[in-house]
Amino acid sequence: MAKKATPSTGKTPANTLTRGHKKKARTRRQLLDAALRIYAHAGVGGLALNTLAEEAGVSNGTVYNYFRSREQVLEAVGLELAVQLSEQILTVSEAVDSGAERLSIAVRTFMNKARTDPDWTRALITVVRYAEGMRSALATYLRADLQAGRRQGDFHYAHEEMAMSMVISATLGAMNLLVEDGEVEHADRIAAEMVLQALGVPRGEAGLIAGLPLPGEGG
Amino acid sequence: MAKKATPSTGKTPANTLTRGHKKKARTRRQLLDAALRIYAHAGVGGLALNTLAEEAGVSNGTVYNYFRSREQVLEAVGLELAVQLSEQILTVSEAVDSGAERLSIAVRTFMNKARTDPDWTRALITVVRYAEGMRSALATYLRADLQAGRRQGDFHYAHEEMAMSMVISATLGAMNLLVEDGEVEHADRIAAEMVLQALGVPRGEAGLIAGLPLPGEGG
Amino acid sequence: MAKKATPSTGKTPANTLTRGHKKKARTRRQLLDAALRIYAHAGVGGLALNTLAEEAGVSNGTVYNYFRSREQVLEAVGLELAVQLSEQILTVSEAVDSGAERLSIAVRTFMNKARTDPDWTRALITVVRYAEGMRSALATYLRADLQAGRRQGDFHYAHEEMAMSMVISATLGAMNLLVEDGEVEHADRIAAEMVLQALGVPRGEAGLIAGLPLPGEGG
Amino acid sequence: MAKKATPSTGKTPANTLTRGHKKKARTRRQLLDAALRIYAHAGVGGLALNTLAEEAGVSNGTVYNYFRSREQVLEAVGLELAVQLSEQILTVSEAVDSGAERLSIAVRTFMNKARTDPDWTRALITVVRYAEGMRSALATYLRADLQAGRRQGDFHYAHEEMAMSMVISATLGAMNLLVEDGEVEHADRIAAEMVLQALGVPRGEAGLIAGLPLPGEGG
DNA sequence: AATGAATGAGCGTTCATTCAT
DNA sequence: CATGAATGAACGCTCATTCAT
Repeated sequence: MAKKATPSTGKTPANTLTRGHKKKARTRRQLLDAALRIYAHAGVGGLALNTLAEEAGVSNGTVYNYFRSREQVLEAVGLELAVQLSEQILTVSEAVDSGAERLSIAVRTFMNKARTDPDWTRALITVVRYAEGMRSALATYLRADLQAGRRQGDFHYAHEEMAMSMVISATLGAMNLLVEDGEVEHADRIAAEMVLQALGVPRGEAGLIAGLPLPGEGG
Repeated sequence: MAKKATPSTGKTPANTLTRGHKKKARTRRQLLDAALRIYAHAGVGGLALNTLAEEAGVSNGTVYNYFRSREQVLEAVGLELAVQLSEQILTVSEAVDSGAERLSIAVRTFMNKARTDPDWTRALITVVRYAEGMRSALATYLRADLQAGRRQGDFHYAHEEMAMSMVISATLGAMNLLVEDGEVEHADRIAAEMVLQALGVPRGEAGLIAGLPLPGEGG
Repeated sequence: MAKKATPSTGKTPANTLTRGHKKKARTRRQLLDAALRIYAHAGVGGLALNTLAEEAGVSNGTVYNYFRSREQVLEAVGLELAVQLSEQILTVSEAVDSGAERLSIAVRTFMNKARTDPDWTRALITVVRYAEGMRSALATYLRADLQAGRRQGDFHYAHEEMAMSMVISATLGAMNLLVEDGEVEHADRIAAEMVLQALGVPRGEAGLIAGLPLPGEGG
Repeated sequence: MAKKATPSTGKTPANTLTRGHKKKARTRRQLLDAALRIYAHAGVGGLALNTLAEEAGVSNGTVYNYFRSREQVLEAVGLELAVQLSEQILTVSEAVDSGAERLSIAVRTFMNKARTDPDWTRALITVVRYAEGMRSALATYLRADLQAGRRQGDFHYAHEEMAMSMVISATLGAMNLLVEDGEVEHADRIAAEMVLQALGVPRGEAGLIAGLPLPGEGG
């Protein structure tokens, strides 16, 4: 979580990067971090490159050593968020087979992220609205869970695309509520329960699934 | 209201004031209509006042006879949409008492509107995202239905704000899917069914309610 | 010759222009005049729109009420010069039939213009170099004279395009010499004589033609 | 000369200094060649130092090891062209005494260069326009030939500066025609003939001189 | 000597806003 | 009220130049 540490994602061949490269990578990260922060508070339209540069602590011209245009900054931020998103999702529900449980875990994870990292969440909401491409990144993971849940007899939906749209927009809406209107007790479970029910899981069962302890929570 | 009582020209016939008012109202309407069209295609950021004036067939300066600033144009568009929204809702479910049915009718009405008037829909989606105030206009109607449905034993939700958020965002998400990704058979019923289920209506019952003929449809 | 008068070129239908139009036309003229002045001293590359606006006494944004882009400013200046050029040429050699005499008159007129209006001349030279299209404006007039001179047995050139290129570049070169290196006695006649000779007019005859009094000089 | 005697790596062989010098000279040449190529295609304004560095295969910072500023690059290119120019001229008309013949040879040599090396020619034209200093390099050689031709009774010009201006601009104009508008049969002789005639050489004689075989052509 | 990341002044352009007519 | 020319701040972007490595 340290802002400036994270010098290695674990996958980079150690000796590939010279010092110059390291510095370049760090500046790039500063820019992306700054962009996320601005997104969160000012939206897409509010990302002015001067502001971005200032927030990142570099001069305006420097931005163009890393991105060819404003458009590419937005793209890069979207990509960055998509990657972080994937990591969020993948790390959580690895060992779970039930589609319904996986979906519940995903929804609750995002809800909890909304509680603990409002900036990231606002940026995510902004980007999902702006870059339709982001939606497909989400959809990929989601579709697998929906289909699994249906095969396993838990989900009963009439139209897959509409089901996905429903899950995504409802979850984002709930995240937005959390971020903008403040705390709600057990918001994660409530959201998950509603989503499961929307997909045809009976009320009692939905409550049970949504109430399971999250993996890694030490339950 | 008028700062200057327009005593000016002298050769004004008796009904000038009326005419003036009519014309004034018409110009205002032209501006709002034009703004809606632009919103639909260019989003909030794309509403440039020069473009707006051109689209409305007036000169740029004229805009400032009706709105004090760009910000106020956006506000007015939001208000306008809210009013149209109210009309949409109120005209449909007047005679219905069941909260669940009313909600189903509302969702389906909006879904059908999305099919028949994509521009209006896109504008609505844009404005709802932009002007948080719009959400409360929606919420007013919605809350009554939710509470009625709960009283009547149909809805079982754990948190009213989250339930409202869920209904609004899921419906808007479904509308967006319709508008951007094209036709879906019975999209209105599917959406209504999912929303009802999310609120705790059992599967079979939700399907029944969502499948009722819409009032005024001549069924 | 007054900078700001010239309210009518004589051809504009008197009542067509409202006051607003007049003002717009005047500002446009201020911009073009300023552009010419800048061209003369700074060349094409030196025409910065901020500078242009300042020189014309308007704000930078105003430029864009008259030209869509920098490119269009340059085009407009070229066109303006071409028009002025045409007027220069047409008013002088109307009554003359001999191609050789007409050419001599043209060359000398331009040389005299170079002496009396160095700014205009520098701008012309700049524009001719930059906008190849200008060359054709010149070429149109020139070609007629060359062909007439040849028909009349005065000119003997092997290749018309090269002859035209020769006349144009030699004249512009001579104008440039005048403008940059200062006065030369009878520069106009000397230039005309050389050009005539280059086109095959014998030395004595060339001197005679180049020495004829210019029409309108009151000789 | 070197500020730091590059004592670095340790495994440098004896002739390192020579090699260093050679490399330095080679890099400088790469830069100048690249500059010429860019000049030819993009003009003076189009020479961006980043582009120059890339075209020369070095990094942008390296340019500043060879030139103090952009201005000095332009100067150096001018000088380089002047030197190459001198070589062009000097190698051709060494053994010729007649000023008229020498001038004819020079004009034709340049015309042929325009045919065989358009890039060099475009660069030359650009630089002559931009760097007035170049003109004097040309003038030096030219003046001698003009004066010789006059002494020998071939040339009859009224003003030496204007004669020089005429020769230079006419020749450059003809070269430009060749480079931009394509092939012309015997363009070199035609140009030389016109220039000679402009300087007072009678038509027949000018044709003869311009038609002489070029030295070194194996005639 | 070579590198290339960083700088920042300056440019072309847009656009909300004002105001004389 | 309507007009539309004028304004000027702000933006995206370029590029000559510097400097630590």
